[in-house]
Amino acid sequence: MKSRLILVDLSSFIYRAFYAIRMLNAPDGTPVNAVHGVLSMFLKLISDYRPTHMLIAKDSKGPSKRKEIFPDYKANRQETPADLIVQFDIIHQLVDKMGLISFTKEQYEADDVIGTAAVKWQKSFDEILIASSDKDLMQFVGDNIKMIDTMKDKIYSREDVFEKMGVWPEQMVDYLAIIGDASDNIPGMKGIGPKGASKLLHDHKTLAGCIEAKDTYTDKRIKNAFENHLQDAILSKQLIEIVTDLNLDLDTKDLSVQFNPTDDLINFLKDLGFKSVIKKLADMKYGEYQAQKNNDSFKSQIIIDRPKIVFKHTHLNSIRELEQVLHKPLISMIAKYSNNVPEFERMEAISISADGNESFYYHIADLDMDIKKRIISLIVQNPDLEIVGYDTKTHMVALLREDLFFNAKFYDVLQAYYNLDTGGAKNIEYVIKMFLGTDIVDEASIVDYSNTREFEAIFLGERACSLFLLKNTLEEKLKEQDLEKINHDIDQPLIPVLAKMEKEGVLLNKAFFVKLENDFSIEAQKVEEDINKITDFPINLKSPKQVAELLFEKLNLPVIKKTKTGLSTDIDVLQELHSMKISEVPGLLIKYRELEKLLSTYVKVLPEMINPRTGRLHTHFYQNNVSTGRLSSDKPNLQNIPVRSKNGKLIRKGFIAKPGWLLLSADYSQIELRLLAHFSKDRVMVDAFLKDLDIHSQTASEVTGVDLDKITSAERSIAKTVNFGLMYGQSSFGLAQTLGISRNEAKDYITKYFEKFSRVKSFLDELKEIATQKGFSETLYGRKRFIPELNNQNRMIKSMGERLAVNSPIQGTAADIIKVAMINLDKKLTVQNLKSRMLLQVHDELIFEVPEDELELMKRILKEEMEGVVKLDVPLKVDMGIGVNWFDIK
DNA sequence: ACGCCGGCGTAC
DNA sequence: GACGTACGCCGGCGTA
Repeated sequence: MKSRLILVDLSSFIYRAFYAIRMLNAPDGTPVNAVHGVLSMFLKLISDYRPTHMLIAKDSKGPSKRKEIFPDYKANRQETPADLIVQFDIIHQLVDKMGLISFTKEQYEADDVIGTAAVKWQKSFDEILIASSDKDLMQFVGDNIKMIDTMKDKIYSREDVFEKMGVWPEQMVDYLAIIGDASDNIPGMKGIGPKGASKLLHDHKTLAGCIEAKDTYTDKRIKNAFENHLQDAILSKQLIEIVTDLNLDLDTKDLSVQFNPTDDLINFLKDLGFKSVIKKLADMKYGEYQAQKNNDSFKSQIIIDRPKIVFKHTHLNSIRELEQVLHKPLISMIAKYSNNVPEFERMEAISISADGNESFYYHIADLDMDIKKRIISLIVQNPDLEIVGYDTKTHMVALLREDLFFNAKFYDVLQAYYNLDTGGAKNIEYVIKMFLGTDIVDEASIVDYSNTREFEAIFLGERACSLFLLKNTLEEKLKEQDLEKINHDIDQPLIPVLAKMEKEGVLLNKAFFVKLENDFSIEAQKVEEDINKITDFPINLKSPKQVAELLFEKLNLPVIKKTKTGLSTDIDVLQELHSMKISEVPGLLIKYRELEKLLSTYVKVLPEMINPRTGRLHTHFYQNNVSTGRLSSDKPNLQNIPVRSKNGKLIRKGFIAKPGWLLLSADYSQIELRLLAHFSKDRVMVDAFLKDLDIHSQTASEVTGVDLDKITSAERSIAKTVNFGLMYGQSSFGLAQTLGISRNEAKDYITKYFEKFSRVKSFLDELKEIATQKGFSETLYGRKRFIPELNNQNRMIKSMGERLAVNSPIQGTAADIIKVAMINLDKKLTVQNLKSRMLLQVHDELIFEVPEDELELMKRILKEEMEGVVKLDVPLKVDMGIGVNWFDIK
């Protein structure tokens, strides 16, 4: 058994509890919300982190040493609320009655006690956890010392500290000395914030190093800070430094934890009115007892009574027991990861059901890695087994990262539910409630005090059982609505394809991003200075509010349009103001906005998101977020990497293929317009695509009556705007807006357009009509989107519904088509045992990483598979490009 | 200190 | 009011 000491900062617990929890009163009216909160946090600590030893550190009551050095120390603290003051003593009693050891040192604070204990006993324990919200204590984090945030259920290792704070634990004191601490009234260096401080410490390691380098600073604010506020930093550092050599007068033996609710404690809690906690404590005793009693008997069962369904929960304790459960052809499974981070190492427990009535809980957190792998492989690698799960893709990715392939058949309930209602809520509790009518224990209770293993077995077990039952229920509903094909043939099979793409990731050229950041920053700074020269007072150019003040109050430029809350400063406004040539500022702002956008959204952040383990950037693809059936991507979103502006497109140079490989991109040319042609069967449009003409030029020629070869690029551009606007249900007003023409001109154009493309008009009208009748729109493959807006009385909402009815089938069908292509391509790569990998999908484009010797083959396969997905009245056309990076793809 | 919302901007 | 589908950054503000 590993020894684990938890050091608790009691003041930190008390304040957090007081502010986090709504007011509660004991039967006699005494406020007890903080008492309840602190108790919950203790119980959670004990049950979740299983400490062998604990020490509760308290602040001393009298004035601290720090106050002697700096009279203003904590001077800005608001007076402690009276409702809290009365709880202090009760909490101290609670600590004693729980049998926990507390410690106070005259003139010192809890931090110092914790610091001393951590240093003194670092070698005496396998692990030390510091439970506090005080960032100062992060300085002690190291190999076997970690911080825990009980509210967020998060453990901070060295790396986590760096990730959160931007500095390493050993730099924490210097960091805080520079930025100060508003809550303790520690001044820090005026003019330097968290960003500046972490950069300085990154460059110069320590505060002393920063001071030594102070003559080299170019940034005005930093230079100024080091000239005028250096003393503040030195004073701050004195206040922040934690004393680590107090005489503790304690023996580690005294700190051992054997938490067992005594009658004395129970009575004490009764007086406070904590009925539910008492019940939980009793359960906790019962759970421990059951777990002990049934350690290897395979038959610990707690039956809990809930509406409609009675679930039974059984503990598994060996692989042999697991194997017995796996004899069935169909099971459901749910897994829990620590802190809900889906990484295999963090997989703590699983629960399985093979009949929807009984679940089998297996706690695997403490097992050796290879045993854990054996257990999971036994389940997910059995091709004869079908596993019903929720968010299967996430688990697949976690497993793939350990080279564990999910060879079992699967059925994802989340996906099935999404196909029933593409706009619906997505949490499992809701789905269960809606389709089974069952209330299950919710997430909130598990982060509460009752987090014992027994509780977890119930928590997961209910979900496992429900999932099992949901498969049938959802299948019935899907069948009723003719949705089983889209679910079964497209969306379910796409899940492992997306998992592989996520696992694969994409390679970035880090050095390129560093250079680009430098270039863009210098440029942005120049522009900012130019603006400052004109305005001669500094404003925050990133604040639309301040920009509006500058433009419309200080510079008195004309207001172009308004937003809900004020005056708009968006790109249209700036361009309009710029074209008036009254002031240089709007033009400069346009430049500044572009550069800042690129820096803050892409250039600065993408390299930071590279996974250190794989050296690549792994996005997440979602198949359940978009009501039309499209995919979405986040953390980072790789579906909106700039391509339109010159500067923006440069970012694509940073996305590269690994040495000896190439990026191969294949995109559907004009897929949505082709679908419009196919659906509407409009002769003119269909012919244009059959002849593979430039559709926008052709449109312009038809509408204006000018010969195709005489169409100017301006005319083509107008036609292009109209073509696109059409598919979004754009009105003449909107078209006028985007084209910057009068509403009548826009109206004229649309009228002529529909004269030429008459079937398009009747098709679009038909879409609205049918959707209004049915209440939903439908794609070529039968994917549905419910559009309740269509029957809304409000004219505005109704027309919104009509636009959705026009857009969803087109956008959705395009999404269906590329999904089918992805599934078929993935199959082909596997069957032909190719090394090429699918990396990204950007709605109408697929990007592969391809070794040179597979290039020609891959090009053939891509074209064939993508164009061959479906036979329409117009051909699907795929354009391809190759490059060593995403920019060069031509 | 943190979360939410509005404004803005990127993609298809 | 007026163009569909997303995600993400920043500032500002309210709440804790």
